[in-house]
Amino acid sequence: MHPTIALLQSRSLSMVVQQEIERGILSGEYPPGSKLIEAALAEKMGVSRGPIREAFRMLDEAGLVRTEKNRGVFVRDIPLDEALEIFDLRAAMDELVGRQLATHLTAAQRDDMQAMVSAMEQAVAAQDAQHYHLLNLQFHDRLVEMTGNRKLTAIYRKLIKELSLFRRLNLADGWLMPASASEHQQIVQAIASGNPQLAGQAMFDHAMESKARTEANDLRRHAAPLINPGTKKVTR
Amino acid sequence: MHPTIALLQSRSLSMVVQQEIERGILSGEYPPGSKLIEAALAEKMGVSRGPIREAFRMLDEAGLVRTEKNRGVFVRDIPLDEALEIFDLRAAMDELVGRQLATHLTAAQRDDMQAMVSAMEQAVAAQDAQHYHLLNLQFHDRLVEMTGNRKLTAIYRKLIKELSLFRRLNLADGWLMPASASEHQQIVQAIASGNPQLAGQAMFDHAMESKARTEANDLRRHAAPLINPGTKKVTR
DNA sequence: TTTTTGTAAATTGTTGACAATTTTTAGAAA
DNA sequence: TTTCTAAAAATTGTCAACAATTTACAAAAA
Repeated sequence: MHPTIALLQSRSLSMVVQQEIERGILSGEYPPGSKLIEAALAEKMGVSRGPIREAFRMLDEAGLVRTEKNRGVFVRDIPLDEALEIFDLRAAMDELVGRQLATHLTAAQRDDMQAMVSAMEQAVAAQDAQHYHLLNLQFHDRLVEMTGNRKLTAIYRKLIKELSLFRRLNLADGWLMPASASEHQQIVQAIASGNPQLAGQAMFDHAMESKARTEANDLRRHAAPLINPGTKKVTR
Repeated sequence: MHPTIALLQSRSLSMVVQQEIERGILSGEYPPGSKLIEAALAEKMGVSRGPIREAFRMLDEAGLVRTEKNRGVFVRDIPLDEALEIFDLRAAMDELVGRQLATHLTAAQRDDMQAMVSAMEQAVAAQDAQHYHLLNLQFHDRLVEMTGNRKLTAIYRKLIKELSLFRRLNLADGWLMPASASEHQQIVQAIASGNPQLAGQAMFDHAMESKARTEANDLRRHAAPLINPGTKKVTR
């Protein structure tokens, strides 16, 4: 069957719209806090408001937007404390990933992991922070996927999406790329060793390091404007 | 302000409808696999199909129903392997709960926990399996809530709802109630001891025991019909 | 009998219109 | 000027109608 036909048969308008709005949110086209107007999106995508509203309900349930009755739908902006909560949860999930992979890893999977780590090391050597960031996301996503636990994978991806809503703010100013590079090699070795406790610990520690880096980065970002004590804070 | 008025001001029709359908699903009124018909629900609830469809999108994203284009919306039925996956994930989350409570527990929280365990022991003594089941759910829900991690709490509750879609099948035939009773006292002691590693382990083990019980129960349930080898399996 | 085909009914997908609410704008009053 | 007020505009909430698709059913063909 032709792929386009299959697509139109399986995806309804609201699902296509949902994906498109989600893409816009994650790409930064609709930044956190901004309002999403039904009529404008409907016209832009060439559909009526019904599918747009259905897509809104999906995005709300996924945590990417928040809905205020009679006032509209806004791209969520994740406060620091919630981001830190998500990091704690992600660390626990990553620990589970490490344990499970340590007990069930195939040779092909180990080679996959090693190849991704090598690619990241090359990105570090090339000073390509953008590419490194992409490879890093891919590395952790693949590890979760390798466990074969679909629910774990689905929720993990949701958390990453929500975190990206927070991280966007942090990404602009200079990024400390190679800090986590060596940890990845350590993770692969711990998993390959077949020791669940060790592998889980390595994954957990790595996630918590990421949390600490994010928090430090955020505090630094908020402290900077105070150099000029006369500025007033904008509340949205 | 009258509570009903406040409710109508904050919740739109689609949210009320979503809650009502969810209640029907979790109560077993709409059993797993059954079809939810837009027009029927719309008439029953006295609204048009729009809000019903929006509610469907929320329930789909929450994992309580599945949508097939042009064919309708069905109450999800969770297969055993997915339920087991959820148990693994829940165990990791419970371990996190145990660790965090062990390091941050207040005296009031400890008393709360102890009171709930006592209530469960009374239910066991009274042979009230129904009540015990309720208290057990409440106990674990409260523990997660006590961590103060909102994202963890939200996802935990989603998983419990999905699991109840599976457990419903298991609930009918006789239930081994007091099996997990003594473990709860152990959990409270481990948390109160202030040792994160110990508390996490206790929570993790308890969750995995629950997984094992569920799996054994399910295998038993499926093995039973084979006493009569002539019967044909019904595929929905 | 079993399978196939065609038609009617039921159901979902989508749209446009109207009602209710909020936001904006312009003018009056302080 | 600033603040309050009221009309206008913009936006969301809800509904009913229509189109597209699937399902149910009965008759015809194998």
